[in-house]
Amino acid sequence: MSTRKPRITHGGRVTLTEIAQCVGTSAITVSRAINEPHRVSDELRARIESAIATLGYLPNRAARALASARSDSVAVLIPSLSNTVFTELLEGVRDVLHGHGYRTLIGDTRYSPDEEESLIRAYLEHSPDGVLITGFDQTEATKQLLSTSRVPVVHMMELMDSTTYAVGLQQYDAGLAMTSHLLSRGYRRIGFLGAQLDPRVMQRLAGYRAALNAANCNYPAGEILDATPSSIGLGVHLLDRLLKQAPDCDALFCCNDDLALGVLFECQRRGIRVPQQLAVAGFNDLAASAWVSPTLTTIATPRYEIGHAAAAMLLQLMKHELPDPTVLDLGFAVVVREST
Amino acid sequence: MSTRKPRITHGGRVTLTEIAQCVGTSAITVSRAINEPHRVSDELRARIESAIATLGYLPNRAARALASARSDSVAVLIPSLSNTVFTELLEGVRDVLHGHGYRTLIGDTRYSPDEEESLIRAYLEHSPDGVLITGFDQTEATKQLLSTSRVPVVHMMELMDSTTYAVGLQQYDAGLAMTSHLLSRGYRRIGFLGAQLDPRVMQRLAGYRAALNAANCNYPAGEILDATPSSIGLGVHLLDRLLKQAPDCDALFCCNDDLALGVLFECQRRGIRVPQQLAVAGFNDLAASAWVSPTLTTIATPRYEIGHAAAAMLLQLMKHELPDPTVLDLGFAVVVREST
DNA sequence: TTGTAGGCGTTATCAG
DNA sequence: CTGATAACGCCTACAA
Repeated sequence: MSTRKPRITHGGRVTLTEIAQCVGTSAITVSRAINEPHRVSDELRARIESAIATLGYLPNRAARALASARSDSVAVLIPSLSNTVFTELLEGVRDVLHGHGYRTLIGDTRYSPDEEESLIRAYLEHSPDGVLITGFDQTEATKQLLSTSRVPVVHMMELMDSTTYAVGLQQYDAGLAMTSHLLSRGYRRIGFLGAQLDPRVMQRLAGYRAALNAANCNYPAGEILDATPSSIGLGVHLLDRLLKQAPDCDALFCCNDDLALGVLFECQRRGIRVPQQLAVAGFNDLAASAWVSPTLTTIATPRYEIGHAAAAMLLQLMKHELPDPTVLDLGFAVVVREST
Repeated sequence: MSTRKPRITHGGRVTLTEIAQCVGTSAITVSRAINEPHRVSDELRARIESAIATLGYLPNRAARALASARSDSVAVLIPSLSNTVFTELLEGVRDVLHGHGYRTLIGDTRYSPDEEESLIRAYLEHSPDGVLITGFDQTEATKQLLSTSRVPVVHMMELMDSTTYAVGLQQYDAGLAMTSHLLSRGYRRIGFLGAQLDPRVMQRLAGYRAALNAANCNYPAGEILDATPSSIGLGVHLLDRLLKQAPDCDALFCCNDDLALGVLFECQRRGIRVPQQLAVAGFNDLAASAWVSPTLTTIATPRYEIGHAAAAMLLQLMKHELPDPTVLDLGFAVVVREST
């Protein structure tokens, strides 16, 4: 005969069964009162709810996930937490998903596909109902993991062919548009400052090159590329490199506003007049860009909206509906200000 | 007799039992090979690991959490994701906890104790092994939830008496120190710009008032308080209000660098010379502050280190060790630059 | 070093 | 509308 004492592992937490005993009903009925209130009589439901409140019952998500094979959670992977571009993305995601009862498992990859793979592996153990991921530069193993798990996945920020779900903008087009703007202003020796060198930066660079090429204004000396993470301080440093390498440069397209702000601050320090001596353009339209002196010409990107729409698309996929369109281009805007 | 067909809910995922069958051993041995490799013979472990790799097994966290009553996850609550002060905190937390096998459940409260309560409730359902939370302005219900659940909790950013665990700095002292710096520079009509008005801002304000009072320099006309979330644009706006309300103000202590940057930009636009006509000081030492012209005098706060140390303290508590000290003051530094 | 038995808290299934 | 039963995948306890 068994003399084992039952394990008590739930840390003293009240369980469904205890609520049931307290009310004089069964666990499954309490479960229904919580998840499908309309299927339980008003009288019983009222007593259950009061017991839940007085006993301080909290559902156990692990048990629920195990029994139902749904976790009500979505994994969201972004390259960096310390870049407001991506935290705004997260806010759009959160505003949609929280309203539908999902939790977000946030992971930042530090711009590393290997780190991303490790995070995906870790988060798949939680059986997320969906995955939101930034860009398309996943490792083969990551792609394999995602497809094997059959989790619906929506990519953010960039766009690809219609074999994947994505919400974003054409980074290449945006790079091209900004360069065209500078050309239309009459600048001809247009440099490019690139940091981090993630895929989106490289696409902007390609757009920049294409625009210059089409205008017969190739200017290779004006390209400064540095894989270091972007920052204002790096912008200061790269401007120094540029001025040595291409002193006749008359306009500078920075791959993002952080670099551009650093450039503006350093120009001010060195007494370089912007835009008269050097025009400066950025990318992303961060909060500071509209207020700095001179105000910064940049590309406005709809980060919040991208997160919002990507979450909405994922919501459809999780309901086994087919989103239409499957690839959503939310565009960008060239915001012309004083610096060009 | 029962003719029920077994449920297949795991989404086709390989299970521990299937690995065991494949290798010709039992599930528990496979479990050991994963969690306590040294307790399984080399030969068997090798075969198990190879089976895991070829079958692409991923542990089911829900099942593990349910059976072991540990979730290997820590809930981390911050007021805002779009404020780099808190994302740097998160990076410190992450660097410690990930190395110890914990996942972080990140939640942003939007500076609302009610939202915080709702997040705590939601995250407690996941049975986190620990909680990191910002500040001490929790609702009574939040405190109740946390104490009932017996989860170890470490507070970040602020300090309190030794009845709670905390890592942070004395916000009051920092506000006082900056104001003393301005007084020592000879400024006598020192204003204060406050936004958001969260507890930390109010503590800085109290320090500011105490310093002025001690120097017989009370200057109520110079206080502008606005509960709107902080931003550069708000700094621009509040400077306008200040100049109307207290035109003789000679120095301005902004509750954070965002406001201060807005003030600097607007001063530049209006041709107000800083610091000759108006000295400007901020708080937090954000990335831009060292590069803007003039460079910004501010209080440097060790966010990353706070996150790091708070996570380390929580780690101890989760191991049922008593941290020493239980309240860790990581201090601050007055960073004097050109703007004062 | 390996295995057996049973339970963790919840929900799906089927029955009343 | 309510309930009995089993199952989800894994781990603790105990045994061999």
